[in-house]
Amino acid sequence: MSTSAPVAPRTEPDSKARLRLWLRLLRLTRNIESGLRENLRRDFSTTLPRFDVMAALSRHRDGLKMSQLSGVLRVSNGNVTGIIDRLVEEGHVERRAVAGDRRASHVCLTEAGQAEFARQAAAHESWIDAALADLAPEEAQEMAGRIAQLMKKEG
Amino acid sequence: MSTSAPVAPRTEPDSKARLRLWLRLLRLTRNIESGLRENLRRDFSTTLPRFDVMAALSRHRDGLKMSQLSGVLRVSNGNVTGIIDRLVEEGHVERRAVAGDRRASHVCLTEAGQAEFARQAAAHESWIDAALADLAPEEAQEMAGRIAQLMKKEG
DNA sequence: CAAAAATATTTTATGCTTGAAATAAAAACA
DNA sequence: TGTTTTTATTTCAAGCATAAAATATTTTTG
Repeated sequence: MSTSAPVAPRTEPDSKARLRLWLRLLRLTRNIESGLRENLRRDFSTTLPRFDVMAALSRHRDGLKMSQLSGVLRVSNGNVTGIIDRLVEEGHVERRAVAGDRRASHVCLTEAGQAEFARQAAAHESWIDAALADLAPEEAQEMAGRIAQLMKKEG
Repeated sequence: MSTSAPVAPRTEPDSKARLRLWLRLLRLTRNIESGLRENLRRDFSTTLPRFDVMAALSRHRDGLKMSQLSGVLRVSNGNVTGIIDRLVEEGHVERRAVAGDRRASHVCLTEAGQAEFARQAAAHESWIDAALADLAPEEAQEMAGRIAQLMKKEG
């Protein structure tokens, strides 16, 4: 049937531009992440997942339930269990019973954990600042806004 | 790096803007990645790391040495070994001897692997297109360009 | 040429991650 | 009330990821 000639020179589909952006986004975040892992290991003998958990807990001083924590971090339940186990061993985190619900527990930073995290967070912020130094603050703010807008639509 | 005199009294606000951008970037890519993982599993019984490896190999039809592959993907050597082992078991990839060097081998997609990857890549492109649908192609292109520029400076 | 250094890859130990199944406690309900 | 359903968490099996050590081969060098 329709073997008619292509009239206009083929333009690139929109999906290609989005795909290219995705690949760059992925590469950028992976590069930065691998730098962070290395720095965390070298300077604090810790890992990015443990740092992420402590960061979440530091924003919730009264503690979080395991399920809330995995929700905030967008990772699986079983995953958080293992990380918390190790943080408890290190003395950075403690599990507290929840009154009236023997299934759940609140997970909180200990005093030592808070102090340790404060040090880590300061270093982390400066590493990120260095990694994105070529971005003017206004530009960073603008991009952050655009991304937030994007994510609002999805979930 | 820059050991010149501290010009501004305080760069705190700048680092905060960059930090916020970083956190959003991380959240965006993790959200999209977790969608991709789910889709790859559901529709192709495969994983993101395996898809990434096949994508790299499809861009290098003559094959890559293991060390080149881990270099391209920015992951450790040992990591790639395991993923290639599984892809070989599945019949999607084969190892070929390198003439004149018995240490190395070239890793290539098989015929079956090429065909399978073509299907996966088409689906992948449409998933990304959907995930970033709110971004106009021009905007996507602009962001991609900005990110490429950023990464050029670092490495 | 033989010893030493460099290169390519695999193995090992440990930890992160997932989805699914298991356990246990609380809430709903018949 | 006793039974079902839902909720909170852990356990499990498999795969992914790293750094470091091991193995094997090639290249350099004395």
